[in-house]
Amino acid sequence: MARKLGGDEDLTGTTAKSLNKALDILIALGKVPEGMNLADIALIVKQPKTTAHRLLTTLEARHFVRYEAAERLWKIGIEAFVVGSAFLRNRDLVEIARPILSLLMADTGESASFYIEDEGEIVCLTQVETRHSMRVIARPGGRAKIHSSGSGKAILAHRTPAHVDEVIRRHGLPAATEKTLTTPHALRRSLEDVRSRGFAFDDEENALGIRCVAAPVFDHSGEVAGAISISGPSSRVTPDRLEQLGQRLRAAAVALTSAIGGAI
Amino acid sequence: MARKLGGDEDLTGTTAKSLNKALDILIALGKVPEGMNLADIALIVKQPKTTAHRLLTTLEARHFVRYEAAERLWKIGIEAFVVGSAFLRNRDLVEIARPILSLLMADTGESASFYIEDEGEIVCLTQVETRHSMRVIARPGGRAKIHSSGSGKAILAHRTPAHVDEVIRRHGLPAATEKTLTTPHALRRSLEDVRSRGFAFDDEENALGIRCVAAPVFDHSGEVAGAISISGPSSRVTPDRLEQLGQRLRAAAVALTSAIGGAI
DNA sequence: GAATACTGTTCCAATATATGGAACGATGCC
DNA sequence: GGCATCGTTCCATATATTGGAACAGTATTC
Repeated sequence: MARKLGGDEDLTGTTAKSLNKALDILIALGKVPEGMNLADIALIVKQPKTTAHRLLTTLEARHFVRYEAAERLWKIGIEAFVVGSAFLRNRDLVEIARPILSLLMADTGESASFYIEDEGEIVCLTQVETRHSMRVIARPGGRAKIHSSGSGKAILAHRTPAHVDEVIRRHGLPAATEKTLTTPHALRRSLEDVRSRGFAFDDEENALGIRCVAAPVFDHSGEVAGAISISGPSSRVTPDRLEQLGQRLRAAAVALTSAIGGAI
Repeated sequence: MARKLGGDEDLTGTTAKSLNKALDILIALGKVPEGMNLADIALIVKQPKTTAHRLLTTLEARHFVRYEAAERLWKIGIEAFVVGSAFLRNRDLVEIARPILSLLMADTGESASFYIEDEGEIVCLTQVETRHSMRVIARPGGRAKIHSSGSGKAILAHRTPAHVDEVIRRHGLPAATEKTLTTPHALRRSLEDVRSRGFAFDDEENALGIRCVAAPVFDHSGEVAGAISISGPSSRVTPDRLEQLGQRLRAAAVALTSAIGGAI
């Protein structure tokens, strides 16, 4: 369930152990926005109640977490938000991507998003929502599986085979729906399709009723920087629109690649 | 320059000291999105290079910071972004506020933002930008002074006098422009205006050439939850539009108050 | 309304852990 | 080629973290 902690960090013996425990707590709270009580937190981070409590009160004094006394729940605090948003500010990818996503949304009618890869998963940086009442939403900061998402496959298609193997080894190919590609062979075939077509297609592999078309974005060195995608209900994202949507996404991805000084 | 750290936390002797140093580092990096080198970080958090380095490598192993070897700069990492965005997800204020801000932007033509108070300052939660090429931008997660901003004054006007005193004591009334209210008396008079008019007006008090109109939003207990505002160039936000803009902001603030289950 | 089962919180001695000066190696600059 | 500046490693010292146990509140149950 919880992503295995301490999977591959280089324990040279010079890591700050208590800090790691505090980071465990922050990550755990980040996954449960509704908040958790002390006992649950202590359980998840595998620390005695006392230790978890001391770290929490310290984090609270600095507003990285806040304690909602009425609910008796610990939640992520405002300073974590303030600090974390510096990540986007730095790489002004988001600022550059949003106008392109807006056009893409206007042309296709579906929510358009920008994802980057992190640790074998993808993280949503920003999204422009459709005006349709039936819409697919992806919150900035949200994580998704790389093998069962359009953006994930668009990115993976331009990584080395060794990288793909590593992602499979670390995360497996868990089935999200009956259509999820759950074998390395099926995934690799799909990635070849992505390369030959120039865009990726997620046919209800992540959620039934939702289809997604995506294309990769490259950085200055020609490496994949991320992917942009549109997602919508299968009733609107139909197979006969696929080629047209795919080409529209390729164009948008090329525009974004060029806007961030990237090269294909 | 840097906000005084360790200003008023309750040092009961049970705080995790090394964690505090790591948080100092994160906050420092959050304020300088371009990144900093090791020596500068060590200087700012007042720690030996070695200590700063050990904390940084630990934070890096967990992706809370990342080290850009080419530039030799330490920057905020993606996990800080992922964790921090849980703050918004929890209080779904943003989701509720954005459609209201969009309408407000469409009606007034100026960028509309939603702010909440934190530690005597205000923090931007979200903004809907105008389509004008000349626009005022405020990034989510960005902080601003409470006494020289429209939203800040809208919030402050509905706090207790003791709270206002406390904010003045902690942060002073630094002048951002020649029009900034720099005396407690002038600020209190302005807050009375806010209360009698129902909206706040920032007449180039934060930046020359920029005016801002704001109105307070309340939570279920009738406490101020935050404020919404529009900001634009003084050439467009003119005195003769003030009353009309103010009433439009009041209406939007009432709508948001009601949408979050608040009471006035 | 008393008993029970939860919460979060404090205490403190033992020891594992963070500390940081000094020395090192790598890189860019003059 | 020498100098300055960057990040990195080492290791004895002592300091800060640790966590079991006991406590104190507050819902829930009987």
